[in-house]
Amino acid sequence: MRCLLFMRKPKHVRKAELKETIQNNPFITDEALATSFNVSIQTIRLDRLELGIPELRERLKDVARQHHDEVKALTDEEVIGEVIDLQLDETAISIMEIREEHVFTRNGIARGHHLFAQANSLAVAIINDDFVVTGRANVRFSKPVKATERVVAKAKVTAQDDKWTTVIVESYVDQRRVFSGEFQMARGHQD
Amino acid sequence: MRCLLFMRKPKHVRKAELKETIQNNPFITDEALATSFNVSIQTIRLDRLELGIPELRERLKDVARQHHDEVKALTDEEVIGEVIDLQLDETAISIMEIREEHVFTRNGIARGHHLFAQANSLAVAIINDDFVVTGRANVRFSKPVKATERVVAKAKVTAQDDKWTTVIVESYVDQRRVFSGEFQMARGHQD
DNA sequence: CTACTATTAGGACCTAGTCATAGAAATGCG
DNA sequence: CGCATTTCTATGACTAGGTCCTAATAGTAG
Repeated sequence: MRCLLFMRKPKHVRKAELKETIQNNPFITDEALATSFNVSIQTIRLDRLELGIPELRERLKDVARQHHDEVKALTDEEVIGEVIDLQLDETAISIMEIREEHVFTRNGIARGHHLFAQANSLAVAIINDDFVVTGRANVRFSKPVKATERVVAKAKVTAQDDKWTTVIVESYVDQRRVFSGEFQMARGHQD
Repeated sequence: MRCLLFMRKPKHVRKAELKETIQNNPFITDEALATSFNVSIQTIRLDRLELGIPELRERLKDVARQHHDEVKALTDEEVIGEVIDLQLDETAISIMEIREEHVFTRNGIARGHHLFAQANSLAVAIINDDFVVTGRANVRFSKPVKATERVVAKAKVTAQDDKWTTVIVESYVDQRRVFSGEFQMARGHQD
C-alpha cells in the first residue's frame, strides 16, 4: 500500500491537470496550486519548469499584452475579413473565418450582420475613391453558416455613374452560396 | 533661478503627465517613470499614491482581468445596442452609441455594417421564437452618422405567415432618419 | 542492498513594490 | 532677510511570488 489518507495522482496525470488548470485560470499562484494538488510548492515549481509554464507574473503580463494587441487589431480593422485579391473598380475577394463569437449560442448559426459586414466592407474597399459610403443594400442570406467555416466573399462592380456605384457581392462556403447582396455605394466628396 | 541643467516641471503638471503616461502604457515601472521624469522613485510613488494609481502588478492584473471579462461580454452580446423597449412580435427599440471604433478614420462616418448590425439584431430580438435567422434584407443608409451620436432604432413587425416574418427597422439620430430597412426573418426549426 | 526517481526542504537572491520616518531642498510670504 | 511650508529624496524594514541551487528523504524496482 502506498498511502494513508490522500492518494496522490501519478506525476504525468498531475502535470496534465496542472497545465489545464493554469490555462483556464492564469491568475492562480503556486501556493494555491500546491494545496489544491496536495503537494509541496517545490513540486509545483518543478512541474512548471518541465512544462515550460512561466510564473504568475509573467502569465499576467502575457495576458495583458495580448489584450492590448487585440484591442488594436480590432480598432484599425478597416476591412472585415482578409482581402486576398483586389482590382479597384472591378473585382475583389476576401475570406473571413467564422469563430465562436460570430454565432448565436443557441443554434450555432452565424449572425447575419457579420456576413453583411464582410460584404459591405469589401464593397467599400473595391471602390477607387477616398470618400465612399453605402447608400442602399439588398441582401439575401441563403444558407446558414456555422463556426469554423470559412466564408469567401466575391465582389464585382456592375454599374457606375458619376455618383453611384453598384457592387454585387456573393459569398460562399466551399462551393455553396450562403449570401448574396447588391450594394449601392455613394462616391464623391460631400454628404 | 531654480535649476542647473534640467528644469523640473511643477508637481501638478508632472502628475497629469504621469497619469496619462501610465494610462497608455500600464506596463511601465516606477523606476522607468522616475528616470523619464527625472525625479526619484519615491516621488513617483508619492504621486501614484495621491492619484490613486495602483502599482505595476496590480495594473497588469486589472488589464488581464478586464480582458477575461470583455471576452465574455462580447460573446454573449446577443443584441447590438441596448434594448430599451420590447413587445414581442410587435415593436422594439434599441439605442447604440457610435464610438471612434465604429467610424472610418478617413472621414469619421460610421461604417454601414454597424447600423445594419443594430437593426438586424433588433429584428432577431423582436421575434418570439427560439430559432430565427435573417433571410433577406433591403436597407438604405440615408444620412451619414458620426462618432458620439446616439442611434435609436425602432423595429416593427408588419407581416407574418407560418414561416416568414417581415420587420421594418428605422433608425434615427435626434429626429433625423439615418437608416431604414426591411428584414425578412425565417422562423421555425430547420434549415 | 543499491540505484533510481519523485518529492520535499532550505537558503540566498530577485523584482517591484509597500509603509513609515527623517532629512534636505525649494518656494512663498511677512 | 528669515522662517514656515511644501515638495522632494533617502533610508530601513517588510511583502509576495517567485528564481536557482543544493541537499536530504521516501518509495519503488531490480
